[in-house]
This record gives sequence, structure tokens and C-alpha cells, in this order.
Amino acid sequence: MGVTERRAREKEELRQKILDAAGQLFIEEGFANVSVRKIADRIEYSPATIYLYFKDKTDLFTSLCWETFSTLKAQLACIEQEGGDPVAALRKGLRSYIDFGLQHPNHYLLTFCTPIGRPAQEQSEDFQETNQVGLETFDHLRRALERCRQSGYLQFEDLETTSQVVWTFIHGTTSLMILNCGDPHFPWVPMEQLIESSLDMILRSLRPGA
Amino acid sequence: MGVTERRAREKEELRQKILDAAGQLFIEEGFANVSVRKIADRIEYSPATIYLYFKDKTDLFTSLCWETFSTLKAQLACIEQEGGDPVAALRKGLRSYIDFGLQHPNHYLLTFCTPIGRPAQEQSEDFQETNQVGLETFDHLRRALERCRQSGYLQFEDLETTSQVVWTFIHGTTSLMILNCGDPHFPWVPMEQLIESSLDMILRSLRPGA
DNA sequence: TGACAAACTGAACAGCGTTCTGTAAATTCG
DNA sequence: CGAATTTACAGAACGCTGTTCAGTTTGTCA
Repeated sequence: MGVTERRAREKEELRQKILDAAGQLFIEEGFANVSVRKIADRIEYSPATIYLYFKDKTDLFTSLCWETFSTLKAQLACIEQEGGDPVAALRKGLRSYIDFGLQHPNHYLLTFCTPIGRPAQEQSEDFQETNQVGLETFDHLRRALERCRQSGYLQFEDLETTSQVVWTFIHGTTSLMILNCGDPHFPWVPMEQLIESSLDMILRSLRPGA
Repeated sequence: MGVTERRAREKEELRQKILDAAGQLFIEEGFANVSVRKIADRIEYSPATIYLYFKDKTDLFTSLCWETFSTLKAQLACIEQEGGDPVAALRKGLRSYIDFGLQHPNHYLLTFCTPIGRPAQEQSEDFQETNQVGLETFDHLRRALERCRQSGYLQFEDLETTSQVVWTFIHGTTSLMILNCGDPHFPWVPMEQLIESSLDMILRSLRPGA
């Protein structure tokens, strides 16, 4: 037989073709400036066809974000596996997170800075996957912190609270650098300096104290 | 005479009427979900009229944000004037910033989390005002930190870098709480706990150490 | 009263996300 | 092989958006 398999494969190929085109446009021009018609033009299909493969525009980009954030998760897993000094590993992970945001500004902004579709897309299969990846990524931070505490290099009360606070901090640094990086109206210190100082401050606030 | 004065006054009144209607809709429904036509409907004018008073939709909301952020600046000025323990004053100011963001989520998101119109609106008079208010607000943080250092309660190397890092941190906490506060897919600790722990961590990272 | 300027509007343009209806092709069945 | 049915896709449309422009109304001044 094999005919249904071939059909399924072809369908998957077109789906991936849409994702590729969308991803490229998305990186080039940002979520808001990419229209479904533009994506359709690039792959030489009708706009209506895209809606046979994705629920709506948001669903399309959610799938893309899932792909992208998986690479961050992989990086963090890699760092975790390496072992070594727990504090150095924590710092490396945080640095990876910030660098990831700066390398994928549009994905980052869409995922963490845009108030869209939360209620509508909950059912979506891709949303569930994305959310799963997000939780697993956060797990890396939680574990990295716990290792630092257990080895006595860092000290803090509640693991969950501390993990969340640390995340909000690096998110703040990341998102502001994406958005206002080149703003000539604000006297930003050099980017590298801001990143390293941010990491210094986070680690300083967790060091064992009096 | 006085006729030109009356004309100018009437013009200003309509301008304010537009701002009021827009502000209300904006708070109710968020920037993206308010159309120029909706604003026009509410004040019973044609959409075209709005463009006689504001360059575009972004310009309109920039003016609103300026008004709103002025109230934050006033709060911070008030705290600064009160005097008292510098560290307590710093903490109070940071707390005011977060509370302000939570009280005006749409204004906050538009100003600090939305990548729009930066290049286009630079000439706008209102943009200049908004930017001025922003810089003055940041001055409060810088001065509060400097007072803590001079009184010996806190310790850090570079004032400018430290101020900016602290800002990115509380921005991160504020923006994530606005956006993901009620997200059932992430195991958030209680909001109040997250805020207070964030402030604790910031101050701990600046305390005089070994 | 006539000229003029200011204030305002209706209609339109080009674009958007999305849906519906129809068609052409591929597959399955008699 | 021919007919019926499923599948994949496209054209056109709906209702919306921000924005512009030509034209009309309104009020003021010489």
C-alpha cells in the first residue's frame, strides 16, 4: 500500500515548508509585520491553505517558538551534564539564557513579552508542547540553584521562590536589552557590562552571608 | 478680542476629550484591541478628526503614557522628599515602581514591552516629553542608590551600571507578573511573596560584604 | 455681504486575519 | 474501466484595521 504514508509525508512536508517560510519572514520582520498573505506568497500557495495546517497566525508562531526554545533547553541540558563547579554552571546557564534571547529576539518577545491568545490557544497541541518545553527549561534553573545550595556555595530560603525571582531578573535584563538596546535616548552602559554585572548581582545576592 | 483664545481653548478641550476616551478604552481593552474608529465613535466624531490632533495611533497612546508615568514620577519624588532611612526609601521606591506597573498594566506594557514606532516617533513633541519623564524617573533610582552608598548602608562599584541593573531586575519582575500572573500552566508562588523576595534579593546583593 | 480660514466629515485606499464555496485532482469502489 | 467519494487547494468575499484626501460646513474678519 504505502499511499497513505506518502500522503502523510507530503502533508508534513508542506507543513514544514510553511514553518520555514514563516520563520524566515518572522526573523526578518518581526511577528506583527508578517502577514499570512506574505507567507503564502513566499511558498506560492493560497493564504487559505495555511489555515488547513494551522489554526491561526498565533498557532503558527507558537509552533516556531517551540522549535526554537528546544535548542535553549538542549544547551542547558548540555551545561548540566558537564558538571563541574555548581556556581560556574549556574552562571553559564543564566548567560546562555540571555544570549539566547538576544540571538532570537522575535521568538523571545513573542513568547515572554506579548499578551496574546493565552486563553484561545490552550487547547492547541503545539501550545501544550511549548508549555512543556518551558517548564522543563525552568527545571534546569531550579536544579542548578539546588545544586549550588547543597554544595554550600550559595544560600537561600525557598528554592521555588528563589528560582522564580532569578528568572524574572534575567528576563528583565534580556527583554530590556532586546527592546532598548540601541535607544539613543537612554544612557545605556555597554551591553556586555550590563550582562556581567547582572550575573554578578544575582550571584552576590545568594552567597552565604552573616 | 479673546476669540483666538477661546478657539485655542476649545481645541485643547477636544484634544483632552480624545485622550480621555482613548485612555478609558485603552485601560479596558488594551492597546491592540482599541481601534481609532472605536475612539471616534465614543466621542461622536469622525475618525479623520483624531488625525487632526494626533499624528497616528501610537502618538495618541504615547501622550497617554506620558500623563500616567508622571504620576509615578510624582510618587518617587514624594518618597525622596520624605527623607529617612536611605535603604528603606530605596525599597519603597522600587516597590512603588512594581505597584505602578501592576496598576497600569497596559501603559506599562506599551512603554516597556512593545517594539513599536521607536524610529518614526522621535520627532514627536509628546515623545520628547515622555522620554524626559522617563529619564527623570530613572534619576530618582540613581539618587536613591547613591544616598545608600554614601551613608554606608550599601556598597557597589559603578553607580550607573548598578542603577541600570537594578532597573532591569524590577522591570523583569513587573513585566512577568503583568503578563503571566494568572497563568495556570506555571507554578507561580504568590505574587506578594515574589515581589518581596525580589526586593530582598536586590538589597542583599548590594549590602556591604567581605 | 463676500472672502477667507479653520474644523470637520464621508468616502475611499490598501492592507489585515479569517472563512466559505467551489473546483480539480487523486483515490477507492463496483 | 468508469463512477463515486474523499482530499487538497484556491478565489472571492466579509468585516475589520490605520490612514489620507477631497469636499463641505462653520465661524470670523474686512
